[in-house]
Amino acid sequence: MSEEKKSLNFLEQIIEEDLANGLTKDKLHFRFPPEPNGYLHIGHAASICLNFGLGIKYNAPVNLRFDDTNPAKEEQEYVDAIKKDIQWLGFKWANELYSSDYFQQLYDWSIQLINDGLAYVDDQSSEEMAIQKGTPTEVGTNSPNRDRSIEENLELFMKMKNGEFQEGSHVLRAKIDMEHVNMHMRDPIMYRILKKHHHRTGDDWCIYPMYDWTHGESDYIEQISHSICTLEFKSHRELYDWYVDQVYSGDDLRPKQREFARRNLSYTVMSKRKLLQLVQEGHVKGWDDPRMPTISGLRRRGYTPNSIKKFSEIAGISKRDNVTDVALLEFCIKDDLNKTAPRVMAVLNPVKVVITNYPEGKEEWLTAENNPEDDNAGNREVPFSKELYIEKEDFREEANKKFFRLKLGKEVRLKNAYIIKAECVVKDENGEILEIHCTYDPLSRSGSGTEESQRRVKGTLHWVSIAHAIKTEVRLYDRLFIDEAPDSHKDKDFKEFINPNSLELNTNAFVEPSLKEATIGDRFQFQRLGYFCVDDDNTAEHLIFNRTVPLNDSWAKIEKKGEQKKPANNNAINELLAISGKYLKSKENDDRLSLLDKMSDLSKKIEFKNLPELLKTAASNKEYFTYLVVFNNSNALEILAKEHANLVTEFISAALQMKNSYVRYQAVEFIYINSSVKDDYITILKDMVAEERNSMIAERLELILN
RNA sequence: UGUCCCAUGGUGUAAUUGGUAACACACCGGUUUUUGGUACCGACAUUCAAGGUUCGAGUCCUUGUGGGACAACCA
Repeated sequence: MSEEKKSLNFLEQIIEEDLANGLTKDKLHFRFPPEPNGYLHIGHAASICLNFGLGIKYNAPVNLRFDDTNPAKEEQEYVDAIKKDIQWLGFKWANELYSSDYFQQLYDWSIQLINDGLAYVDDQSSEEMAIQKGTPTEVGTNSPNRDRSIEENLELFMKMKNGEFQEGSHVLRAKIDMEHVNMHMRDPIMYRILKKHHHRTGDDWCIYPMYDWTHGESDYIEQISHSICTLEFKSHRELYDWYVDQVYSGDDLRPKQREFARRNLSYTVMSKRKLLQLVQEGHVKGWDDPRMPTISGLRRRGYTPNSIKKFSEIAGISKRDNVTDVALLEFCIKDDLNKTAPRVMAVLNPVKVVITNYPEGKEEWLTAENNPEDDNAGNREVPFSKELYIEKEDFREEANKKFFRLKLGKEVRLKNAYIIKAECVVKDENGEILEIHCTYDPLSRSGSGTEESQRRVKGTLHWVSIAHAIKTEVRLYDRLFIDEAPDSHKDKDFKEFINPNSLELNTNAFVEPSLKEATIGDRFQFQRLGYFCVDDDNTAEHLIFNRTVPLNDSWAKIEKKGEQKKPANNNAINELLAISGKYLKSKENDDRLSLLDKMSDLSKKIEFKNLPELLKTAASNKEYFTYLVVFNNSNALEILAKEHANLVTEFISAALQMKNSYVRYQAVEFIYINSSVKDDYITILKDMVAEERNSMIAERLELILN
């Protein structure tokens, strides 16, 4: 029994420290505080697994608290969906609570703050207040209403509450410090007037508390020991503390807020606003579209709760920006399903096989293993007959010896059945194959134990008996975006990167008859193809499967390699990207020079056919830098400029405006080398001259412009 | 131009708090296989830079560089 010591993440370390410093274990109390204005996604899963995981680890309660202070955006539909998702993940909350439960208490405390001279009513326009607020680099100025008398504030606030004012006309503000370096401390708004129906409090209130005023106080009311949120709230912490301090009694638990980095996934977007946009504009069919990174989307796609929890665990938490490779998520679901999903046979792109020496009208029920990874999974019977479907891709009239599948004159094994040999094909007038005529070896039946059945045949194919097969619909999903980080491009809309082929509808697939009784949510491995689950749209008459994830496919890799007879291109690009990564990190001049030399050599070896695509999706400094170096050291431009002039101009313009000075330098260098294009960028260049602080770049700019 | 946060292989995280830089994914190669799946074995590859403290620095200090957050009557 070796108990492995698992390292603590930084939040667990903070908790351990607090425990060591006298906080008792029974005081630990966590919460998950979603705003019911959208569906939960895989990023929220990180927070859910973190908070509920902490609850399990320390045997501490975890509250589910809906942060429902903005009736304009929040709806009961979302509350229900969120609860369903958390339950589905397998977590149990201690209490189901709502920030709106505390509206009265919050109101009472506001009165107290007014009485203490720490809050005032302001009736300026939001524009006026925004101006007075200053900027991150300039201090703000006091509101003319800042010094109203307590009595007047009380009276105005009462009128706000009683609905005597228009929406937007008055707010209650905390009186803190308009010159504070932290903008959140510059007399933040505590209450605004919103004459909206609230999903829980109805029309009881027409003033609603703001997030900051609500969150810390709610944590305090619930005696939350550790209030864990994402990094963008870091600068709110000072205000959180200030608010809590105004009401803290001094002898009970005072909550603390700590922040961690939100989790991003490659090839998708994670902001609720953007996900909502995808739904509303019809790019996907709904919040639970299997292509969405929402919990409900992943559930419909066939992901298991365990796979999502495992993913959260492996991905870990930290305080740095991150983009986790979606391949890790896919690994987690494949790993889970490999152990649990029953294997079945399904043919997605059927071609007919006729076994010429198999008796007409005969059928046999052959034994098939349900799951070789699970000893308790048992067996089932699958029907075999003279006419079968196999995958089109599994047959070639002729092929080299790397192709282990069916080809004319060669043998292959049908999984759980016989060894067959392809004899001839029947084609239509267009040369399309209609039937493959095969013979079978009657003594080779799988599991029969005969010498023939144990013959080593390189390939094994899946199949279905035409007479017994069930026609089904299969939905094949690919990533929703073609770019690794679709929303990281400053000047481009993330929707430009939507993958037009993210859904492939197949209505002509066939599955073995054991699947007749499959019901919504059931998961299977279609052997040699991937993991599939029964979609919500499924009916008894019309079977519908979603592909959760394909199996690893080393044959696809071999084929791909064969295609790239000249591998120079991709390899060179990848190598270039790697080198420029080092270049950007290195600050040693000699290193940089030698790296640049290497890049210059490599640039000459590149083929340019992929370059337009790469330019379009360039996001990082590394990518920009690489392609610029390629331009500056090869004849790529000449070739690209003919067909992709706009693309190049757009790319260079963006590069000129990048923050990274190495990127800017290469972009300027580009214009210096190709001086004829100077005029295309003249406005940008002039702007740069005024602001450029890097002397190397400034020098070059001067050379170009004079 | 201000304040704060962050920086470890291609990606995501570790490093018992100053003591041999490790794990997983991805990629590449191989073994096994009635799934070109799984399993197993192997290879590749990492501390942003400079200076300082120290017998010893990924870890502490200083400076620089790069990335991010902050100016909603959103959360």
